[in-house]
Amino acid sequence: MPTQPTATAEDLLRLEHHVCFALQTASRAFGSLYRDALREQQITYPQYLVLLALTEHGELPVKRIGELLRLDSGTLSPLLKRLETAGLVQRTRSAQDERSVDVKLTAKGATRSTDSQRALRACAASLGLDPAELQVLQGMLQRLTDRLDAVTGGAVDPGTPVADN
Amino acid sequence: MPTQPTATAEDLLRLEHHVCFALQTASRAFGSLYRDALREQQITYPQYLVLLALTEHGELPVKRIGELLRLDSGTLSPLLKRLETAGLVQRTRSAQDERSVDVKLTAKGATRSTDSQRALRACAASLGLDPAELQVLQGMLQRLTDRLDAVTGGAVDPGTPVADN
DNA sequence: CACAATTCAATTGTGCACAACTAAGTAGTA
DNA sequence: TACTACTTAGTTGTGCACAATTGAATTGTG
Repeated sequence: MPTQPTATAEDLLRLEHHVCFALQTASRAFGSLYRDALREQQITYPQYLVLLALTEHGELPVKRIGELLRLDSGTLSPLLKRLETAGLVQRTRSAQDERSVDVKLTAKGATRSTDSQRALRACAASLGLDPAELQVLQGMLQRLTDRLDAVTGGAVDPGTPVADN
Repeated sequence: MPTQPTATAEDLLRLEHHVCFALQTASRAFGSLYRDALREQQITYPQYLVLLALTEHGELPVKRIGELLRLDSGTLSPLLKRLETAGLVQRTRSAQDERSVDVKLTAKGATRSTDSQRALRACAASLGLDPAELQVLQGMLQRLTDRLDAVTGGAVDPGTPVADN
């Protein structure tokens, strides 16, 4: 009976395929919801995350924002430029280390951050998701990410995760 | 004692924040791994998903590919053009309905699809993830996506999910 | 001190996701 | 049949993710 020799292993691999696709799909669906919720605030979700990080931590160098959000300068530089153009953040080259650029919220940015948090809170609350299940999901995602990071080299010193608000 | 009136509700909202960010992070980490695995095959992960859908279902109209992968023509048109330029797919306007464009794998595309599946299988297997946990995770992601779709309007008739290989 | 290696932000180029719109074909209906 | 709806791909424009490179500043070491 050589019919099912690698069936279990095959299923496993199929499953991992499913998970990667399901992950992307869920992420995009969530992003779509949050995009809608933030439209009125005139910012994108990645921009919101930056405002949130600055709200949480105060003035931060670009490098640190990148660690918190797992983004590099190729993504952050133009994003921060847009936020600065919108008058939400201010960038100043550090006096201690001229290579570094410190980013801080303007008054307008602080207000926008608060308003955006409120909008996303209302949006998330309306989903009526099960908190216990979300907690389990969050744990699984964390472990999965850690495992993936271990394989690929992964992220650099994320320190305190961003969204501890 | 008005100290903890909305604490539970607050925690819930924080958690949902966590989950959206964790989702994006895990998705990007997985994408990064698969990108590395596919580098040798000269295709990206979204391109791989198209090849996979065509391998599974045979010739498909662009519309159907979009339903399977939840992508619109703004994403698919240029992506398919790149695949066609690479000689992996062929596009032909349908005779029955001149609006529709049918996409099918070339011989080269079929080979590339097979090779890519092998590469991703090996990559996924090396992670050593727990199948039971993956199954649970997949179910949670599916339910979450369904819930999000219900709120935002969601996806259009995905039919058979793509990654049923 | 001089010089090599490293760090940090920015830039360039590619590809994906998505919104808005266009062009062309089809279907339904007065 | 003429005319309106709708459908299907494609195009344009914006923003994000990421690889690779550049330039300037700092650090480490001889």
